[in-house]
Amino acid sequence: MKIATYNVNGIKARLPRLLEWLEETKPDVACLQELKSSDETFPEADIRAAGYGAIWHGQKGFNGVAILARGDDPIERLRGLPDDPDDTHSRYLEAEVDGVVIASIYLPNGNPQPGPKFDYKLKWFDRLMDRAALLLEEEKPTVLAGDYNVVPTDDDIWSPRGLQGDALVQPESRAAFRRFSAQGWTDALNARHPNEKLWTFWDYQMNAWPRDAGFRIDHLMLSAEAADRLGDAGVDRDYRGREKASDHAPTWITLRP
DNA sequence: ATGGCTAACGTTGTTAGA
Repeated sequence: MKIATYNVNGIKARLPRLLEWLEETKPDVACLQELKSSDETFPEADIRAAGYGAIWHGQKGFNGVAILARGDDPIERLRGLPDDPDDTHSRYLEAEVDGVVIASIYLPNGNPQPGPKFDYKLKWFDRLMDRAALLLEEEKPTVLAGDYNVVPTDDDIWSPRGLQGDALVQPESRAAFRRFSAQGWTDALNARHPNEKLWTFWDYQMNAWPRDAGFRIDHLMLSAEAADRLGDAGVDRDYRGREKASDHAPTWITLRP
């Protein structure tokens, strides 16, 4: 079972690239982020024509997450994180596909920091951990996949100083990510490629892609039951270099039966 | 000290991303 996460940066602008990627790499499950689409304008027909069932949690203009399943319909479990009725952002969607619990996550960016956006990021991470703790109690194979907007360590970026002052590398952001990992979540890319420089994002600016000035912020976090089944893991870098590319590359794992 | 892209919204600029 191949499970991927892809921050598409606008599903309408990215539709040709998304459909091409689905056709060429055939993930069984695809978690998408940054749809930048309302529920009504989600391109359901195109995705269904490509052979995927889908659920989505859209929002006009920005945010938005979806879960696609090849030849299957994801069974929705939860839409949005609990415990903050004032949170209007569409950043969390949870489903079950073929016995695996899967969430598509778009953690807040948090810039500029310090400030209210950074506070929101850290609070959102706390709420994610509350939900994640409940999921661990279920003892099912579970994959929390998405754009965490955290560069976990200095080994996960082309230059440790490359994002100095940015919310993605702040000690508080990294501490939250470590606490989350310590809850019992395995960072699949790091587990499979512990000594490799793997990036999932390259800025549109500053000639970042040609310079390979990227970093790793898209993560697939596995419960013990999923980690026991982890096969391969990788990044579909090639798609970052194509026409009209997202600034993120698709990132994936395989789970053994 | 920053944002030179990109996308969306909506109208010739603003917000947001990371």
